[in-house]
Amino acid sequence: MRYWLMKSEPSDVSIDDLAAMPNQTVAWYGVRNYQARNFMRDQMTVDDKVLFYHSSCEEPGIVGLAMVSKKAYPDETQFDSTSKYFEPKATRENPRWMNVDVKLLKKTRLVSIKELRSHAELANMRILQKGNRLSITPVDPKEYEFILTLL
DNA sequence: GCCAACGTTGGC
DNA sequence: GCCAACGTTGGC
Repeated sequence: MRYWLMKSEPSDVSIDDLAAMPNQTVAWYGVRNYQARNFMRDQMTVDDKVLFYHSSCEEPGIVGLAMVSKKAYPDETQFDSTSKYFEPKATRENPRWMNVDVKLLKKTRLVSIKELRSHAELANMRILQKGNRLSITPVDPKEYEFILTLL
């Protein structure tokens, strides 16, 4: 089992939006970065644990625990010409973008990026490194366990 | 709104 | 295949 941090802009899908979804599950659509796609396609398996992170907002940080509930399959938005995620080069036979399904396990208190930075145990987290922009990053099991103790 | 960092695009 | 230009991300 692996551990991940997945960023979502709360103006798009917030932790409360996720909590309100049927089965508290969302398709992680809209990833248009190859590295992040490859993590989903090649490495994520059902039951992987996910730190749900709010980005590009007033209080960025971890706001919940979730899990991968369905392995990667073609991202439907790439076929939708009215979507901002439309990908003209993608076909049903040869899809370019994939997504997994993510299911909420537990809404948590906000553990802000500032708080994350304050812990030496988390100093190597990808999310805290300068210039990090990847929306999906692997999390070390030890880091994940440590974060659980903060909640 | 700024801007550093980084990914993508496309001409050559 | 190089690399300059451009676009995006995301914390501040």
